[in-house]
Amino acid sequence: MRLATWNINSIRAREDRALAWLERTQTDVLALQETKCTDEQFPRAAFEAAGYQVATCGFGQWNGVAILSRVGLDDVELSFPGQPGFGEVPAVEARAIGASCGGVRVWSLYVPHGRAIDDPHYLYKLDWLQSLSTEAARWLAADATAQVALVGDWNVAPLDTDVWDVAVFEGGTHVSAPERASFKAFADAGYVEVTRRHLPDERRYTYWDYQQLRFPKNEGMRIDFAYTTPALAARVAGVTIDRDERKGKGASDHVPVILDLG
DNA sequence: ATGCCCAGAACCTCTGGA
Repeated sequence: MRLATWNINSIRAREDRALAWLERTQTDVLALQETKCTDEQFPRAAFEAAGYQVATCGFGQWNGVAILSRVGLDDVELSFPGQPGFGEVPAVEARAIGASCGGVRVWSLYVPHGRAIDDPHYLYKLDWLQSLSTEAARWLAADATAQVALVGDWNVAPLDTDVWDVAVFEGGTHVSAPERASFKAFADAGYVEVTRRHLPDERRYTYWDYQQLRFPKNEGMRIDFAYTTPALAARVAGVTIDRDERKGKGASDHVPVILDLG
């Protein structure tokens, strides 16, 4: 089974690109982030015509996550239990969707950006990650053989080498110690980040800013990851970061990350 | 060429992204 995650940066702007990519890569399950549309606006018919079941979670123009599957799509959850909200009257955002696809519990995750260290969104980001790792630990404690994949845009660069120039990010989000600790908590809970296990090389990025020739100069960030339970990690035969998908007009600023499961 | 921000909403300039 081929399982992939992709921050698409608007599914409506990239519908054709996504359909062509699914056809080319023969991906069975695709977790999407930043669909940037409501459930009603999601172009679901086109993906259904291509043979995929579609589950979406979109509340407006911001965020938005979805799962496409041609190997079954059951027991959809539109947030994880205990998912924090943002605001004075906390509102849960469209940042997590879970579904069972081909025997795997897939979570498509769009971790809050954080904006700046002194911004309320930063504490929200830490709370969000800590709540998710606590919940994920429970899933594994309840079933040591669980097949769970937590995939998406984590908005954390765990290593200094995960950004093209760490000096540029000094004092900002994505590289701070609390963010990195919140990311590592998933490993402490027993999950395995399988993309780095299979692709340990430096300068192997998943995101490049649209500005300042970042992609041609390979000045990017590695912020899209896949934490899996040990039972699922053992099935991962290979990982691909589809760098070519960043090329050309109309690309997302993130590329797909593919897991091939045996 | 891998090429010098993009998307959405609103209404032209703003917010958010990272």
